[in-house]
Amino acid sequence: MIKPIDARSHLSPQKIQAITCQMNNKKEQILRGAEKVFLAVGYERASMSQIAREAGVSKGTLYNHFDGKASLFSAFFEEQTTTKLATIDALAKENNKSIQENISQFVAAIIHLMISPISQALYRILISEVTQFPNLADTFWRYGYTRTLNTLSEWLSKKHHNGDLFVPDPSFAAEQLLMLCQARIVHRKRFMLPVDDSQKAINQLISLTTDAFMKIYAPHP
Amino acid sequence: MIKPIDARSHLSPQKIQAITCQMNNKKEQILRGAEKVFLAVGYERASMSQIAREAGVSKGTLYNHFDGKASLFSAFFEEQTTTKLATIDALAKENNKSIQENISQFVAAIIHLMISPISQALYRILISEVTQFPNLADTFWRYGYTRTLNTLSEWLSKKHHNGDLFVPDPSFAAEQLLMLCQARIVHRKRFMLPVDDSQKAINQLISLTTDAFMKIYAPHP
Amino acid sequence: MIKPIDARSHLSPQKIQAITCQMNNKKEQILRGAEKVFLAVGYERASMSQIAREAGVSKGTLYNHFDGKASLFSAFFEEQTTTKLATIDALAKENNKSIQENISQFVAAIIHLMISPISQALYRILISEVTQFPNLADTFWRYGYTRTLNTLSEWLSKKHHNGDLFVPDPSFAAEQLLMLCQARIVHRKRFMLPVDDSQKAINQLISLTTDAFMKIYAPHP
Amino acid sequence: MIKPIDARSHLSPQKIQAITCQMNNKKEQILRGAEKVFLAVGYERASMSQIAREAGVSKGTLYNHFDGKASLFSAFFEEQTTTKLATIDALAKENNKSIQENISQFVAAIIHLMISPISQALYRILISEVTQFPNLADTFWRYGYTRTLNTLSEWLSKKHHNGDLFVPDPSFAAEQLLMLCQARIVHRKRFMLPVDDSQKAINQLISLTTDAFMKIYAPHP
DNA sequence: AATGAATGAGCGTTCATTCAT
DNA sequence: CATGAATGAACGCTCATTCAT
Repeated sequence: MIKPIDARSHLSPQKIQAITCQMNNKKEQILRGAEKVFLAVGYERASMSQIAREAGVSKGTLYNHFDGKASLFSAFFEEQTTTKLATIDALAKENNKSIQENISQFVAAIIHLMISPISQALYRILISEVTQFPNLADTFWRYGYTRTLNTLSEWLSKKHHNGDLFVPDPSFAAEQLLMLCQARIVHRKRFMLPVDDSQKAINQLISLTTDAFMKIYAPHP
Repeated sequence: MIKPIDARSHLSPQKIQAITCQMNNKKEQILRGAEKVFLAVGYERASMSQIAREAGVSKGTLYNHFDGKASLFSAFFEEQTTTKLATIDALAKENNKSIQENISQFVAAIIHLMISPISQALYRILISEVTQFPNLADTFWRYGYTRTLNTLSEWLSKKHHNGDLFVPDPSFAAEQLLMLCQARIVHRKRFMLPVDDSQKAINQLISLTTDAFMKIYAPHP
Repeated sequence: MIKPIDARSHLSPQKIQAITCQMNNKKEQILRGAEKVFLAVGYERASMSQIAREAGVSKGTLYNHFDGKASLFSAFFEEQTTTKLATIDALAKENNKSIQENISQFVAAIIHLMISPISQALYRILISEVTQFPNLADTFWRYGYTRTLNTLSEWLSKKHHNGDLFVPDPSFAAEQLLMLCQARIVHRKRFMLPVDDSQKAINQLISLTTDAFMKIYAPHP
Repeated sequence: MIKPIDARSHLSPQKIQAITCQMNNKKEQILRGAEKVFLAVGYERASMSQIAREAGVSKGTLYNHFDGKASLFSAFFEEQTTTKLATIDALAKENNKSIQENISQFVAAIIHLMISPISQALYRILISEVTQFPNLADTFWRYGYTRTLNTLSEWLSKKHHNGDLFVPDPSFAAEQLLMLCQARIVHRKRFMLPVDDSQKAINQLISLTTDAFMKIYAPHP
């Protein structure tokens, strides 16, 4: 909702801009700095000075907008998780592809998401800090996994009910598929082990993973 | 050469213990302190003072035995990885159980290992620090995964060749099974999410996981 | 622009002082602390804590203003060298004194400078640390020696050209005079040996040194 | 003088060896380590561990032979000063060279001594530490300067009395000559400034210095 | 006498946080 | 609200010295 113009008459130009931009400008700047630094070195190794520097604001300003390092970190993590972990919509729209093709597409999307630097970095940060910031996991799970799992499990449920697949526990099946997608490449990348992530290798993995899943949940003959 | 027992009569208890333990006592003490602290708070949050305190030695002593924090950490991690990550030998000895039963036992062992606090802590530490200590991954992979994967993939290979299973790529299949084992419980525990880890829930998971794997690799009818 | 006096009425004393002193107040404070400590105990024995204490600031503040101990030391040394090693201007202005009297005045000035506690301390620090801070020597030489040597060697050159003295190599002659000035008193003071530095003893030394120099560079008869 | 053999009868074998070797062997070893380290980095930067390592003995042994770091340093400095600062004997033996030639030889010897690394290092150490170890100066002065100055001033005295030179204050004259020798090369080397120390440059310096001294103390015509 | 592990005070430095302006 | 200087606790680490063996 837009306030009537005269109501703003006492606002400074900055304020007006902030309202216009749908977000406090300085806060935005700070989050950009936090992003650069936290993603690069994690929570503990990040320093508020460095974040301030990267954000182009003073250190004091950080504390005007956030309660402290922990608070800024939480805000950063929530923002990243909600905006960078794209929902997989490969199954979203009705299409006339085969079951196999749909799953293959979904698997491809998951693998590509999970080997993306941003996903890897967020996973790493989450695992590192979840003992100190238990709420991170909720955020990540809610935005990172649940949305994808829900989409998938609803789709599986539908296929179960119309007999294309036999999936008595669609939400567990969805989770299994997510796990299968991490074999070989995603898993090794998390450990920073050298791994062949050429498109060819990925395609083969997609195929093997899809086949495996199909074998588990193919309808009874 | 072993000295006759009476020849030791003049030795202090420490000396005797040292001989008995076959390991430098203080080093051992330090590693116990490091264990307590690193497992609890990870590398960055651990302080050498705290480790010294927990170990019951002075700070200086830490540096007499290790080159520095990084070095102590590496030693700690290697020790933990090699001694705490038990190899799964559920398949090791020939037995007259069915394929299904063997896999089920293996899955049970894997799940129990992976939800153990020590495995969880080591996984967390590894993921946190692998960017700073790339060699951790090698250690962890070599002692944590490869041994188990090898055991499993050799067993699968054998079953493939005698026709009990159809596993054209046993080492990938092994990895898939490990991934499947992490669905539901292991995965959620890593995120410190509340999860039903009752024996009943675990048993159900074991069963579902074994079934899924069997479906993938059952021999062609 | 100078603000009218009443416009400052709201300024804190510090601000006023800062404006008055034309120099960053805390930096100045720190340098005063560094001065006290470095001059007293040299570089290695000085501790940043002690300097902070003497300066009346916190240890952290030291690092806001200087990059570290070495950096603070360099700043201290440069400041001391440039401000405390007075140029000798005994020969600067044309006067109607005799050659002998001019040299005598110069010798007196040099000796007094070189036995001053500050010169002695800076010399000591320089000799101690020149292996670790090679640039100190440049600073000291440029501000401590070259200016004086140049003044003197130009004056000698002039006297050579108008026949009052015979000084074929004025800059070497200047250096010789500086060396001669260090006999007996300066030299012994550097070694902290007891030495008669009464005005009478100094006057005698001045006279002997002047005579010696005159004998070397008196014009050919 | 050698003590009669029976006087030693109560001495331990080590003691006898010490007397025989003219010095306790371990003490000797330690002093060799101290020499390496102190000459290289001075007192403050030297560590007892490093000295022990260089000496090939344990750290504890250092404390069995010396009261502590300061004590070892004093012993080191005294040994160095007494054994490494060669007395200049260029004038020692009666010869049939001219006055000028004798002085020139002496000047050459002094310059070579003073630019030797060992002299430079000892001078540097002395100047650095004389405020903390006032007794160093005595040692250095007694062994480093006095012997040389005495030799020279006695020779000058003799030349004065037989009319070859006019040196009313031979010991001051001797000191002046030592000072003159430091112009240009020695002085700059102490400051670690780049300087031409080729034989040619040194020879020229010797000649200029000798000439200067001769002019000061040539007998009245 | 020789050892070397153990000590702990002290070092230089970093950094989250505060606060006067 | 923005600033950035100031703070001081805590860090990893060094080292002269001690002492049980």
